[in-house]
Amino acid sequence: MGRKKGPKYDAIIDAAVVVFAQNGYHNSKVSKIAQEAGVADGTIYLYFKNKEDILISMFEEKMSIFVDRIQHEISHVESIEKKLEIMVEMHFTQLELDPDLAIVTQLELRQSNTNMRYKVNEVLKGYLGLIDGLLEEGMKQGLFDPGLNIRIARQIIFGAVDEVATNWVMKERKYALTPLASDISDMLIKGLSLKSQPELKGKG
Amino acid sequence: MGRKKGPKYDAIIDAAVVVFAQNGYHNSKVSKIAQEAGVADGTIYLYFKNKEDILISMFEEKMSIFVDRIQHEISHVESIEKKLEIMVEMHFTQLELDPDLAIVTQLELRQSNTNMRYKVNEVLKGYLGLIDGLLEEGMKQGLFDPGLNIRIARQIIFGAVDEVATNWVMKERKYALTPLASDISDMLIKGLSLKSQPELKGKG
Amino acid sequence: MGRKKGPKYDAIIDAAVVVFAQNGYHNSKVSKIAQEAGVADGTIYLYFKNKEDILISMFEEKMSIFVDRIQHEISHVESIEKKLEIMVEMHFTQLELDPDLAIVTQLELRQSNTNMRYKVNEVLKGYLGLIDGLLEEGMKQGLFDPGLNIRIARQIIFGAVDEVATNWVMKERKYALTPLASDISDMLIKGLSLKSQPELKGKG
Amino acid sequence: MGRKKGPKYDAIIDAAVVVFAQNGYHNSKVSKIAQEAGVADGTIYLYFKNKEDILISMFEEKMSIFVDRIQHEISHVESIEKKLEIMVEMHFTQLELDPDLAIVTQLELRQSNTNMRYKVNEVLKGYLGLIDGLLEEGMKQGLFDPGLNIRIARQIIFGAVDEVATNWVMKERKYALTPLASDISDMLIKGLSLKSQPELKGKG
DNA sequence: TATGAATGAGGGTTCATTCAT
DNA sequence: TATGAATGAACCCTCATTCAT
Repeated sequence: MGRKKGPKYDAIIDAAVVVFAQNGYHNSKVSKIAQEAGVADGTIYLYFKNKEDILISMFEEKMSIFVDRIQHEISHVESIEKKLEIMVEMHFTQLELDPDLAIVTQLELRQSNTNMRYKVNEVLKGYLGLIDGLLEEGMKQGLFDPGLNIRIARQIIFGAVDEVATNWVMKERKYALTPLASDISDMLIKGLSLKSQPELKGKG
Repeated sequence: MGRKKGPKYDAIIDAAVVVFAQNGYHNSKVSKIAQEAGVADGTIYLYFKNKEDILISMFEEKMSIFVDRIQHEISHVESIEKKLEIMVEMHFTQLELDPDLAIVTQLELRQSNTNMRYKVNEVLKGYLGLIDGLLEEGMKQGLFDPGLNIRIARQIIFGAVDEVATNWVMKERKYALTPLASDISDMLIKGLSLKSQPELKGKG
Repeated sequence: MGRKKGPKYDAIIDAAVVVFAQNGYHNSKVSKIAQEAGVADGTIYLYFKNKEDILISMFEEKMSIFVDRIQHEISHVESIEKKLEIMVEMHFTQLELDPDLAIVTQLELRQSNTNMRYKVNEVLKGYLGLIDGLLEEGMKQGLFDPGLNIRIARQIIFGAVDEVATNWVMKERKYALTPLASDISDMLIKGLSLKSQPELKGKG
Repeated sequence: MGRKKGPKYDAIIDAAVVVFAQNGYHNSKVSKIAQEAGVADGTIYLYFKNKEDILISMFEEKMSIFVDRIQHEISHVESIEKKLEIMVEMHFTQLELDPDLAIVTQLELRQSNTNMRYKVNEVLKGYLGLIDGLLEEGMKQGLFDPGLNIRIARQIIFGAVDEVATNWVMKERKYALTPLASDISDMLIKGLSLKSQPELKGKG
């Protein structure tokens, strides 16, 4: 972490996660983030262009770790099915381990203006690339339908996983999220597959 | 439409769709909506509690039509697979027919504060109820996996469809959305199904 | 009452007393007065020029009764001392009998703009004329200091009585006001009197 | 002055006196005060909670000086009569020396809402305490009636002086105010005194 | 780098008043 | 007279950002 420099950069990012999660993006004052980070208001602007940039940067920082971890975990795995399952599992686990980040990612991040949505997508590319890799490999292996529209399939996978995560946050994380992963990846695999796979079940 | 009263209510709603789509929720001034609707600023507040209420009400108005239309269309259809396909198709078609509404629904609506997200979900219940109905019927008919977690399945369906729609809006509607419906519903059906369905493919 | 016309005029005046007393002048909406009076908002403007005019008219209406009653009571009395005592007593009694009017008179009336203060003084002239009459008569009778500056003396009397009344209202009318009248009028009479003051320096 | 901090605090207070005097409280825009003080609008809110707080703070600042000066002057004086005379004189002189403050004190301050009236009274306590001190001392010395109700007597004194001052402001300060002080204090002393009043019928 | 006092643009909302009916 | 829906001017305050130190 800390692509740019100094411990203050990280402190501000971490403070922003907490403050955004607590108050939402629009209700979070920059001065509150500064306070939480233990720096002066003006210092924020030595590290970030503006308030939006804090959100973007935070997302970039956290997302790159997020993606790196997933990539690392699935790199050891052979089967496509298992790779997808672990991907979803890791996605959920990481959200469960950082509730503040989960709130920001699933809810607050979408409160920024439309223009920012595009930047968020930019950041998401690393993650979406992972999915694309899975799909291509699956098609090559003859596991998935050769006629698969990768872009659409990727959107379906991401949309499904993201929606489940969002609902979990909106239900105030009252239930465990990670255990849902295998069911979801099973359904997705089935949906993408060429034919019948009798017994996909189980996180086994 | 016009649950409340008068042509001005509708005029304001319609103006809001246009203005929100153009500028985003946070950048839309109430006075601009008034201007677009051809009423005085103060008139807005005879029909709506505040700016947020315009957004919510707009969503309620439009969403109830949206759901009613889908419900009407699928009521004539027997097969579950076809029902889902038509649901997705209608979902997409309606967004394509009202690009401003599509922008607001897929992007701007999510910019409101967290608290509003909950209200949006309230409004979505009608739509989600349709999905649940489909799922229950499908399970009863032995088409879907009897172990299906309906809540999760519903989230996957909605998440997938919603994400595809959002991507289409963010790509500035450069391609046709409706034709994607059958592929998507096919995948979803396959994912939800109990076992092998040799030839699920499409309207083709 | 009802110098102008119709029962609605009176209804509006009476409603205004209640509403102004409850919320203060600036926090009282014209529509609330209309509601309380059982008329439409627009009807108010058939009887009153504007919101301020309601306050002024109310004060005129009520004040003329106020002054008439005092005048009537003191007309039967011979002694100047007694006249002043009864004047103060009546002043207090009438406020005690109409707590809403007391609040409006002592507090809310002063919340209007400066320009209105002048109009209020116009209305007060009837009352101040009574005081002047007392003073002139007292001087003629040799009771009061012949060097008395009537204007100042009148201000002292009115100021004293008014301040006691205002304090009583601000103390939320927790004590009886009328019993204070005789002490006050005694002091005032003493202060105005010719009699011995061993060594009153000053302009002598 | 400047209980809080910086020259801007004082500048804003002084600007407020001028602006409130010119336009009245309700017609004074905060931005006008900022302009007059030579600061940005937002700066006001670094020093004051809101518009009302400016008025209150202004009154507190000015009133404490006001009271301190009177206290200082009368501390050198022996006789009660003289003390009261000087108190009234100082009261008037200070108003004459700061006409803008006089307008605000006598007229605009009373335009605020009822709730604020209570705060104003809080601020006035210093001044009223001076009067109480005088009264107690006068009673101890046997100069004033031992049966004096101090609270009422204080209200009479303050009410009389205040009313004379208010009239002077409303008459646009066309005449000299200070010269009236000795007559007024004479009357008040006489009114409060023990001495003979042949036949003052009490409430008894 | 770091500070934090100062800036000033920006807009949702109220409500007295009007006027077509 | 009476209505009450419609008007639209008016303004306090917030807070992201700057900049002198």
